[in-house]
Amino acid sequence: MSTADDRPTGPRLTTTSYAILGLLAVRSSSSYELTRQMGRGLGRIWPRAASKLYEEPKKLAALGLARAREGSVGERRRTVYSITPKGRRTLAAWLAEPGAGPVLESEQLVKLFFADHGTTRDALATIAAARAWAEERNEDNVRVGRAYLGGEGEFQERVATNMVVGAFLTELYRTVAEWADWAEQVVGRWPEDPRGATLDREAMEWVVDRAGWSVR
Amino acid sequence: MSTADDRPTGPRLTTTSYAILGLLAVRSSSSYELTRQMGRGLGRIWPRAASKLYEEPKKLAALGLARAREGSVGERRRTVYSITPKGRRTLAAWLAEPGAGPVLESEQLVKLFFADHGTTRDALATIAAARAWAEERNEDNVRVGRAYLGGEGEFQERVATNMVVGAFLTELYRTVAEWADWAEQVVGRWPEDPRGATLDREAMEWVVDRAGWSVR
DNA sequence: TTCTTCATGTAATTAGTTACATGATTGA
DNA sequence: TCAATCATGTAACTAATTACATGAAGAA
Repeated sequence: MSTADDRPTGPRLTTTSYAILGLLAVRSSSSYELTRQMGRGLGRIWPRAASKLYEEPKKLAALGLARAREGSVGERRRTVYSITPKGRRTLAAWLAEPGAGPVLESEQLVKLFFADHGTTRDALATIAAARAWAEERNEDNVRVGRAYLGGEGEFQERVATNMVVGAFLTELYRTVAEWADWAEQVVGRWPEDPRGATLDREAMEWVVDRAGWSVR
Repeated sequence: MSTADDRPTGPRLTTTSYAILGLLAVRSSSSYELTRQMGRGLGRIWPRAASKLYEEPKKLAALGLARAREGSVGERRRTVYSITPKGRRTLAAWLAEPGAGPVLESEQLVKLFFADHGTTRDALATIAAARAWAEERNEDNVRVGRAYLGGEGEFQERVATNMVVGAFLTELYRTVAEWADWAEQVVGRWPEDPRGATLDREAMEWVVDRAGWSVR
């Protein structure tokens, strides 16, 4: 009856589908438990609204990649999803494919991009907000890292993989903070009206020079 | 008749709306010209499909923030959009507001997050892809930077602002590349089956230590 | 025992993408 | 003169968000 083919025929799987499949591969969960996992880890690299985590597992179940066990808490329904063997194979196949590069969206950078249509004060405030963001995120990250080091992380068996991603975030936050410090210096030398800002040639050369790392 | 209030009453403006409003503040453009601008700059920090750039300016025009001039090229219609004074005020007001922190989405990092459900080879390939991505993006960035330095950039009057954003991207690409080099070392020491990977305590301490920059 | 937070979900809406269609321009 | 690429736009679709509703559990 089956063609022994693990490629799903129904609705196409998105990265979000695979992300949730991955969470289920770690442990069976209700949608609410998935939102917790999103909060402490995955959400930093693949942020999604909670409602997605109620909708998406249904799709996985419909495709035979997960199984839904209906239960209840008092009068309420409660559904726990588990990955199936087919789901594990599908996840493994996906992991072997290339994967798209990072996508960055930054409203703050958009504001800085158009800073010459506002005031220098606005730009400095935006830069300060970016630095504060980096510091806040980093502290979270450190908390989780220290917990793992102390043997208190929730999934000790996953610490090796978690560390690789954690290291990336650490470096990202540090980079944002260091850039913000630099940008504060540069923009701090602008006149009140940014349209009067002249090219800081030295800073520009420094940037182009730093960027030279990959160019032969 | 008017309440002399610049807050728009119709459809809410999104960051994408303001991004396009900003582009129009720099110069009047057709939708196609907007796609070019997206390609060389803004798209790196606020990526959007071309079709958005045909749809969104209509909304701006409906709100009185932009004006649409209908023209033609041969038989075809061609619409050029310009910002209005009200549009400039609205843009300036937006620039004075805080702005959301960066949002990162990385399919590659998601794959690494679940690397223990695939092979070590898969993980190394993903890391290599991330490095290649950083290198490629950086070369683009350098090209643009050098052009500005040589006085060839298209909007010399905007070089001061562009540089602040360009510097961020430079540092981001460099960070990705350096992280990839580090990750390659760490994952290279894993056994074939990543589930057998034990915590590289030294690497973990290094990460936590690096992350210590903002913690007192 | 009442208030708040945790937990479980659905419905309505929207922002965004992919796919398509076709005329204009350039250059081999 | 024909093919490729540039340029201009619409239509269909979907992934994702926001808003809403409400029961359960714990705390004051």
